[in-house]
Amino acid sequence: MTYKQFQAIRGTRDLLPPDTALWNRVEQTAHEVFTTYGYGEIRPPVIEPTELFARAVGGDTDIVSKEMYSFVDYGVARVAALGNAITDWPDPTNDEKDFSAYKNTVSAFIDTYHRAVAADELHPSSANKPAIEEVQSRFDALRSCSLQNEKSRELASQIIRAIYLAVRIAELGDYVTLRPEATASVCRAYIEHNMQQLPQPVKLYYLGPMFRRERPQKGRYRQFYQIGAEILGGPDAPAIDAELLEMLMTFFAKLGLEGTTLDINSIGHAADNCRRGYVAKLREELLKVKDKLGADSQRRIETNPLRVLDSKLEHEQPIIAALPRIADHLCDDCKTHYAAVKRDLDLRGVAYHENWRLVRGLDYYMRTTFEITAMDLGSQNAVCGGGRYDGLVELLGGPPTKGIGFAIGEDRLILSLQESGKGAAPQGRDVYIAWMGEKTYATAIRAAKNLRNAGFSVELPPTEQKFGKALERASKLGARFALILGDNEIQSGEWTLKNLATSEQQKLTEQALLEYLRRT
RNA sequence: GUGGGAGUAGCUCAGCUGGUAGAGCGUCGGUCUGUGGCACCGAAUGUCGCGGGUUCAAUCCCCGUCUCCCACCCCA
Repeated sequence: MTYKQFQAIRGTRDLLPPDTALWNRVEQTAHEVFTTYGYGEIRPPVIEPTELFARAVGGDTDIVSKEMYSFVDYGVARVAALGNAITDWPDPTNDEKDFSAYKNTVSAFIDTYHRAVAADELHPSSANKPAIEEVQSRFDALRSCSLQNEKSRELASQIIRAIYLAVRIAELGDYVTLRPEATASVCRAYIEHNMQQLPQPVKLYYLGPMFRRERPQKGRYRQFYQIGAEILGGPDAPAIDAELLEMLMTFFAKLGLEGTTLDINSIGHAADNCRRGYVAKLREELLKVKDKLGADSQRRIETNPLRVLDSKLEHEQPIIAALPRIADHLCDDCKTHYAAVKRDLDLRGVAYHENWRLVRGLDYYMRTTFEITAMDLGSQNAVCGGGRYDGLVELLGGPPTKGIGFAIGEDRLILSLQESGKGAAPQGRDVYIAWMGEKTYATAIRAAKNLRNAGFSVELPPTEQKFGKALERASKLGARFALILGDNEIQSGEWTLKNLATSEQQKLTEQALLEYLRRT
């Protein structure tokens, strides 16, 4: 026994049976429903260049630095680690031993840098190249210096400064990030594989783990799971928005998720006469009532006035209710689009709730935005969010491309299904083979193999058990039938099958057994 | 990142403001060598989250730390 047990790192967890059966049901349903709408599955890597997410999400450094799992790639990390060791070195010129260790480390740093460049793991930039060259030249000078003189001390501090520049400021190396969401990856893949040459629009879905370095709470993990879909290319026809929403609601209905409501809104597009005009107007109105708002909302007046609408503070509600609404400021195109989406949803029989306060935090979202909430999820009650993002592919270096998509928080979806009693039952068995006696063992193996081949779930106990014990275990495991194999059965060739729910027993030949089980 | 609550057996929890640990459920075995669910009997499993302090003595009091939960922040 070790003293310290390993445990899953903060915000991550094991998904175990029987819960995993529910996860599989959810994912299987996604595959089925999305396929009927003509979507194909995409599986992008979970790791991407940090820059991809930084650009997609926007310049907000808070998100980039605080909430993403980012790190430097391997070969490069060694360069950076050596550099950090050097910059943290107290005073290398104090004693001979320390001084020579220091020189070795600097030498290793320069060496590792060049090796990383040669191996194409690291790219010399206009920022880090001169810094490295400076380190090199100071180091050459330092090598001929003796210990403990003014010159060596001066050179050492210059080296530290140069390395600091190289490592900390010039961002030595390639930065990678565990994906915090998949939309950016899907757009990257669309561009990288020239999917604009496929019949448009391209409809893709994905599912899998995402990572965010947030403080964990219920339904909110550092490794969490999303199921999402994106439609890229083609027109921005309202029918596309409506069909996407129809598919979503179908998916939730098939899962039996209760208390779902679909909130929709249109936030116009970025141009002057549409959202930009509205945001200016909103900010203007907010400034008039600034004193009555909480600190968070006051800050947002400057940073992101739209998010003030999200506020849940009780005393701000009447103020917010009186604010100008974006629906009254949409340009004609956006207004028409929004009306058409709603009309299309009516045609499809998709119930929705218009929520003029539903906004998205990011600039690239436009026009249709939506959110789906389920019952009883505490403050984190949204299970799905999404919207139209016609500018994103272009922002990432691709051709102008229309886009719309959503992401479902699978962890919360599962939680909600479990809380409304839609959780998975423990996995039972179809047949438990109660065998006794050396001679029956071979028959038991054959029976197990044949039943499994026929698709039944079979438990074959590894050691001989008394029949009483065997039946006890069979019922504990939730088996439907016990197949009793003893001397009598081997002799007569008629096996005993016991229905554990009704206690009824019957004799069946090997062939008849298969047929009987298939019928029930 | 901020604030609050909690961590005792596999699970749910009890444990008197200090005297080195308990129940129920579950697991395993027996009563029971060809018949399960019931009943009865028995057993195993705990560095009382971790580290330090106070004390003759700490699961209990104090400090730190980790993890979980709740709220905030944020929400791609």
